[in-house]
Amino acid sequence: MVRMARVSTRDEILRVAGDQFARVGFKGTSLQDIAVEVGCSKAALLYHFAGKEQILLALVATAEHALTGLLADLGDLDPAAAQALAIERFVDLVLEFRREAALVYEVVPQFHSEPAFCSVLAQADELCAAITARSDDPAEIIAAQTVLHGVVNVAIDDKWDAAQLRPALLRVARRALITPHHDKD
Amino acid sequence: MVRMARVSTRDEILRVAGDQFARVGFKGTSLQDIAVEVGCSKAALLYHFAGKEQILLALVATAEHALTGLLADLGDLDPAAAQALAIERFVDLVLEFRREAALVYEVVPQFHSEPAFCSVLAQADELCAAITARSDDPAEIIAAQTVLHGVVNVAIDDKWDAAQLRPALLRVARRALITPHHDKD
DNA sequence: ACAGGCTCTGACCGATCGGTCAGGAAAGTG
DNA sequence: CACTTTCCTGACCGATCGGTCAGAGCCTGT
Repeated sequence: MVRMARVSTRDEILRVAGDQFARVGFKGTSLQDIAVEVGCSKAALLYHFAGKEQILLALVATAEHALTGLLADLGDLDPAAAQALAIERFVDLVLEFRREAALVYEVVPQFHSEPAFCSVLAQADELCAAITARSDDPAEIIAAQTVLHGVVNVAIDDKWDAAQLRPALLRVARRALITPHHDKD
Repeated sequence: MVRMARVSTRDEILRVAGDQFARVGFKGTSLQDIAVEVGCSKAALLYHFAGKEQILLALVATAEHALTGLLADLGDLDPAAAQALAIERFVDLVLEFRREAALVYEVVPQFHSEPAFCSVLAQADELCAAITARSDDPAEIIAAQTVLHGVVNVAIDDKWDAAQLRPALLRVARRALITPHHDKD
């Protein structure tokens, strides 16, 4: 197995494609667009990946792997503790994988129940359950979905850096989701 | 001036196109897709609208008109009162124009500073300023953007009806955005 | 009956889409 | 040196894209 000297073209393709997919969507991004920004030919893309969809698959797999780790760390904590940890870890995950996280919440759902994405969507549901502290109250679920979508959308654009985003997102998520000590209002 | 007996094809085109644009994006929706769901030919679409982009323009204009009315009603209220009213009116606006609102926040920004969309984007900024109670704290602005994006994204899918959504969205928005009486934590 | 304006269709256009293919430059291995 | 493998290119393909156009139904006013 040979070694590559410079940054591999493959990684560069993933970086550029992740950016474009998150900003203008999967169908809104052409292989030509990606190739131009990477600085290679369209055929080079299809040498490294079996197809446009495989590029998306690889990006989503990155997010899925991080998400799997997050859920594993929640372990068997009680719902309240798991909720608090899930919120913090989710914000950190989104800040580390801004584009990939956006893909999970904004473009993957457009592939209605494609088998390749069932796994990550199931884990996204599991995360939603964790940050609602296992509530089955529709209002809590709606609140959680609002925060999840809001956080990934805000993290897409580079207007703010992670240092500003982290405390702000943590505050808004906690205020929106963590119910004061009694469980009914 | 002739009268149409049935629901006009034009309105049906707007309904279907709004739904598709919000679900799979502008580029992700083809005129053929819209025509099939409307039940007419692709050429009929281009009889009623000068082009695909004009359909989007019409949908965005609906949202912009409602947004203009919202901002006008805030009038010269003091920031705190305007914030409270803006939150409630925004949620109602999104619930009335689910697709159109999603377009403003999810697809319009993809048309980077196209003149036709500058107006609605400026009003969206104005709304953001109102619901932060005119704060220039980045954390407040980030919180507001999170809620705005979250609310429109949750309202896109029809999993929940307006009766469930309204109280839940109002609660999450207020908890996330309205700061307790002292202005610093 | 006839003319004229709406509404809509099928056929068609150039451009661009995702993807294939034969082959060449470059680099390691014998 | 020759040989293989890796990485990449230009040319090309069929399908689909947004959009145009001539004309066909249909309704209304005269």
